[in-house]
Amino acid sequence: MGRPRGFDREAALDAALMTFWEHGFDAASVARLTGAMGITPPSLYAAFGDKKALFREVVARYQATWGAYFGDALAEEPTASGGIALALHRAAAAFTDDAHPRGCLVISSAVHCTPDATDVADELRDIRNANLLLLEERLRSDGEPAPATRARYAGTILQGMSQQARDGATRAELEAVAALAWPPPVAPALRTGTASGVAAG
Amino acid sequence: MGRPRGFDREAALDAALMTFWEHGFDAASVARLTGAMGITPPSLYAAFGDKKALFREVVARYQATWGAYFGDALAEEPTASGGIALALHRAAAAFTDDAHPRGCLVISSAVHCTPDATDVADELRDIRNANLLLLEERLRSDGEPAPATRARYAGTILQGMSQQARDGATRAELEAVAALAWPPPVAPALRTGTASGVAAG
DNA sequence: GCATTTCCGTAGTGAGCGCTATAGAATGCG
DNA sequence: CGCATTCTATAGCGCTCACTACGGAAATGC
Repeated sequence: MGRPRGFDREAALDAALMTFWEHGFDAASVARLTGAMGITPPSLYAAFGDKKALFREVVARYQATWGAYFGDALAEEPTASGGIALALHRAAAAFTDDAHPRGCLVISSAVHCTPDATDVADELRDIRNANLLLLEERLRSDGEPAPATRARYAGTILQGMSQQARDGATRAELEAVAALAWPPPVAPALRTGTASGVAAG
Repeated sequence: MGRPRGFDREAALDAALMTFWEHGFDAASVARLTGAMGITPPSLYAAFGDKKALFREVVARYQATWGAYFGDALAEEPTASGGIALALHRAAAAFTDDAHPRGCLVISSAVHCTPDATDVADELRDIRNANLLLLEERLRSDGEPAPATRARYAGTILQGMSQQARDGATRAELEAVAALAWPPPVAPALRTGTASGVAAG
């Protein structure tokens, strides 16, 4: 009942996702967001609540779509170590995909923020640390040695690769880094979605 | 001639350094800076120019002081590989030192910024990429294989460790990551400033 | 047609941003 | 001393921030 919404909510959410991904939480002003979403501020606030709520919805959508490659890779491979190798390899491709901004939204979009937005930065940090714990448990259940250290090592690589991508590293360069950081136990040619002929050095 | 300055310029610069280090360029407002520096805005602008000029001076001071450990380690060790191992080990300690904010200022203080401050973010990225090139040349001159990939790999580790430190990782955890990432060719006990008994896992 | 409900564009809220005009205070020089 | 010079503090500049009051437009239910 009443006048229906005049824009596609999911499309607007995706536009907001790209804006937050590229500029981060603080630098993505409401004016920038509404410009990218093709709506006006009142429509944004009616549909999503406020800027923080929109960001939280964006993060959830990111985790369910663009950011799902890591968990998928872990689930596909029989061993945790192999899953991490595959995940880092896919991260190299994902972080440099021209279809969206570079790097990882969860890693880079809120490293610093203004005093009244510290909670969103804390939430992203909690997500990262929770993922670290999940990774550690997966390694431990596989009987791997030093699961906590190896989980944190994988997280370190991933976060470093994200910033490297933002600094201009190419997909091939990141794939070489991933291969050096976590050598795969199986032949790379057997992987899915692999770019052949990784240049090293 | 004239009234002398009523505050210590270097002390104020150090206070600004800590503020930028902790909050990043954007979130470190002039009000926050002047509060930490113990001066008023006109004094800041008379002594340092504007916010960007102050930040550039802070970055230079950081590189000459807190951020000098990496180049120092490279210069101390006879081989590039050994120097990187030592540098990463020292980074683990530096990034978690309670005497200052966590992580690396050059890495974390300007990953995102508002539209009229993109130049300072670009400058920091240029510094990072220049350091990467220096590292690559050092590896190449030492006859190491795949110097570009190994240099980028070291940079990836360093950037990842910086964010890990900001996410709450302890010094021991980061040292374990560093040891896993770049195993030292010499016994760790021979190093300087090393914490004994690194816990792995 | 009509009343009702919801959405949308204009315009503007108070607050904080980087930055500065202005006036007073503190020094060195004669 | 008076004077010139430089620093400091108050106060406020124009601007953008996240956010919203308001009136008109567009849809539904009767």
